[in-house]
Amino acid sequence: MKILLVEDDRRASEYLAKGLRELGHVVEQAFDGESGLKAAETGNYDVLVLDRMLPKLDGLEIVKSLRGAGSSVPILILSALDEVDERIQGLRAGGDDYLAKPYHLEELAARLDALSRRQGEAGFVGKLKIADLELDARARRVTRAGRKIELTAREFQLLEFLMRHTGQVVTRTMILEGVWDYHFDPKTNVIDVHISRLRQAIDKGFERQLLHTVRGAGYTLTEDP
Amino acid sequence: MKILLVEDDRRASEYLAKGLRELGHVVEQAFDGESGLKAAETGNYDVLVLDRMLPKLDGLEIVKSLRGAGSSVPILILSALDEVDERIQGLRAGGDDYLAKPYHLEELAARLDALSRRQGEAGFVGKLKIADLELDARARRVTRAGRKIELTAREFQLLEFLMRHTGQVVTRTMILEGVWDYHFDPKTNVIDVHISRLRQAIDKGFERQLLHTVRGAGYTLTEDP
DNA sequence: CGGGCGCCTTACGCTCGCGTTAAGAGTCCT
DNA sequence: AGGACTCTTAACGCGAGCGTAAGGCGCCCG
Repeated sequence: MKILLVEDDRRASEYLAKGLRELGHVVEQAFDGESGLKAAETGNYDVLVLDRMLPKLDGLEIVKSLRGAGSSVPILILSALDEVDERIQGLRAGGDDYLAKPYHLEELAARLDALSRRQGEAGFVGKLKIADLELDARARRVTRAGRKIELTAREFQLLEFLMRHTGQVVTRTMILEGVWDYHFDPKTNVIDVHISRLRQAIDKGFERQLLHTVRGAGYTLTEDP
Repeated sequence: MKILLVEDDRRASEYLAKGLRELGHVVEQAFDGESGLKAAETGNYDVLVLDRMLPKLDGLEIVKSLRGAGSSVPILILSALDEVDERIQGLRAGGDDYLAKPYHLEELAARLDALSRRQGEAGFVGKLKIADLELDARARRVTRAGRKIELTAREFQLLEFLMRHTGQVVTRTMILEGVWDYHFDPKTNVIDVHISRLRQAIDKGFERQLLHTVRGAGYTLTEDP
């Protein structure tokens, strides 16, 4: 899941970002309201996490601005206060959920999952399946035809990304952004290499190949030949 | 965790109750507002789940009545509507959280855990088991294959935390929060050291290893190799 | 039919994450 | 107050895994 985190407290931000990355998410950070809003408008995130109090532009202002512009991206607001009025303000402004500090990362993660799911189709699903290939995000477990497959962290991220786009063609640029969080061309063949490794892991020795190359475009995960 | 579920739709109630029981909770049911309020006043529940619209006595009325009487039991309100105003009314009345139908059982359970955790110690299961490793939280006792294992306080906490997340991958950040109650990165390898010691204690000398490292992510306790 | 471009694979070096050991700091018990 | 036990920090070594590069194959187009 691609998350934008807007939090001015550097330490808190780093800590959260690290925790969310450990859980397999791609996290981008902004440290004040202005750049946060800008990022939210341009990058396409699955969910936003906003601190309530921010320099330059308050968290609630960001929400209002985005909602005013017609964005429906799920937003979770963080705050030091757990007052009912605070929560109400957050909701009124257009936030989808509200979490008071101090909270546990586990709870934050659960709420983010829930929020993205609520949006409908593109939401977070813990278990993914295509043909006889299954992936369990929480357990970080992949099996094919019931047999366990060992994957490295990158391979896992890559496969998860592909599975979340089953049937579509996924371009290299999409992969770079969604898996590596690169916003430039690395001018190397990183992706090819990892795709190759992933193929060895999930398709080798099976009749039906799932990971296909779309020449000139990218890759796709599908059961049709 | 002992839960009171007040929901007039019989089918929905049974479904929820079953789901929550499968998750190890004790669930009692009421099917209208009056009996719900009565039950809430007398039985001592860890958390209440109230439907918004109820015959005889509305969900919000129950909340107000309980809060008026000084009760601080966590309350989650269910509703068919996801309007901001609805949520706000729920919060104003004294509800702690609000969930719109349709929701996933997973999300409901997560919120209940979060609510009860906020209150303090609850949702407590005393005995945990994985393969031939057993832990009794109350007795602070751990055995493997029937033989007693001596653990220090930290080691015990750590193991308990891992066992409460059996099958999932537990990240370092989660461990720091759940075991050390640190909400920052200590920049040392405390966790590694304690994991190492815990391994010596529970896995050394056994064929089947239970505590596994998930590189780049964290650790997991599982019986599969 | 030949050349070029795009993709696949293999190989290799380097980084950094992890495990272990050991020593110092802190705490509790007697 | 002293000693034993536990927790934490630090140092070090190993190896997995990541990314770069390079060679080869095949597809597409001229």
